Amino acid sequence: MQKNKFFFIEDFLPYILTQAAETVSANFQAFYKGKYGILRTEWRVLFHLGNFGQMTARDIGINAKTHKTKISRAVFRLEKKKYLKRTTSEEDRRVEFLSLTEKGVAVYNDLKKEAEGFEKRITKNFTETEVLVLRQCLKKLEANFD
Amino acid sequence: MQKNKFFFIEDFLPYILTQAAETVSANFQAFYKGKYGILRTEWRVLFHLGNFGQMTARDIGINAKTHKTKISRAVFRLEKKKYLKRTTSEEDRRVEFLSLTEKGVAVYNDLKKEAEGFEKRITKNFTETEVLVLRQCLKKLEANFD
DNA sequence: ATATAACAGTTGTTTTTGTAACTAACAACA
DNA sequence: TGTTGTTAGTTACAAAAACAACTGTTATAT
Repeated sequence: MQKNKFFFIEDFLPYILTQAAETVSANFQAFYKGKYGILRTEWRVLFHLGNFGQMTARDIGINAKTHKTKISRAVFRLEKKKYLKRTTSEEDRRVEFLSLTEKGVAVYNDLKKEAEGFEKRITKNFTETEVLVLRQCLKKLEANFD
Repeated sequence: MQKNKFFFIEDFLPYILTQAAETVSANFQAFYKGKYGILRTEWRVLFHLGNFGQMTARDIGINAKTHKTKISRAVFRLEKKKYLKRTTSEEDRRVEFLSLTEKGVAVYNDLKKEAEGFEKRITKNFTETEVLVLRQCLKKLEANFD
């Protein structure tokens, strides 16, 4: 393999960003998928409800920048597993409030603990500054598209 | 939405990493998908061949950490679009060398130019140090899984 | 030699996504 | 009222991904 001086795919930021994200999230996913049969969008919904408490599908979608179709299906699957329950709003009968069941909270707490450990493990060889700058940069990248 | 002090999803590195990567790559993808009907894995194959010249599917898969099934199908689609051609190896008839056609090179050159512009745009408000540290951290994260 | 394992790449099947069209409920305004 | 537009969430269908099983070829070992 010969390297092109003027453009090298492995120096292209969107590429290394995507590669890193895929590697990290594949490894993290393997864990929660294996243990609870939870998929990526389900994880997001679960963690939003665990973090923020009761929320609507719409608000999870906005906050997680995830299309409503995906949220809808993730909610359906989480409900089937009895991790989540719905309550129809009194004021607006289109709206459903979502919240975790006791079982869901237990799963959330377990996954939360794992998440903390996972994060520590993958940044083991990072300086504090590096972690800080990395976070800032990622949020800035994201914000550049708002 | 009330914030949990002890674990906040938006401070969880794998989450913000994945979010940033999805946002960035969705925007970049929209561009090459719209213009050439190319998907993510096809883009990777195209850029590997454009960068490194002739390669086998196997080596692209290893370098891009992408499963051989995905590579195989991406190669098929790129071939159908006449962006890529195959040559069976003389020494080992299982092996196929892949390379871009003239048409493929033209597409690659166009997308390469766009990629450079895209990278500049998304890091417009970054200091040089930030870009450097970001790159280093992403590569380090990735390397932590080797 | 020949049986067995390993490998490059493809194909089939199920699951998940992307996109758009849909239902039901509300809002606004003539 | 009633017509039109908007919104929350679901469903349908085509495209793509995940995963395992497959074909054909080469390497290894007895």
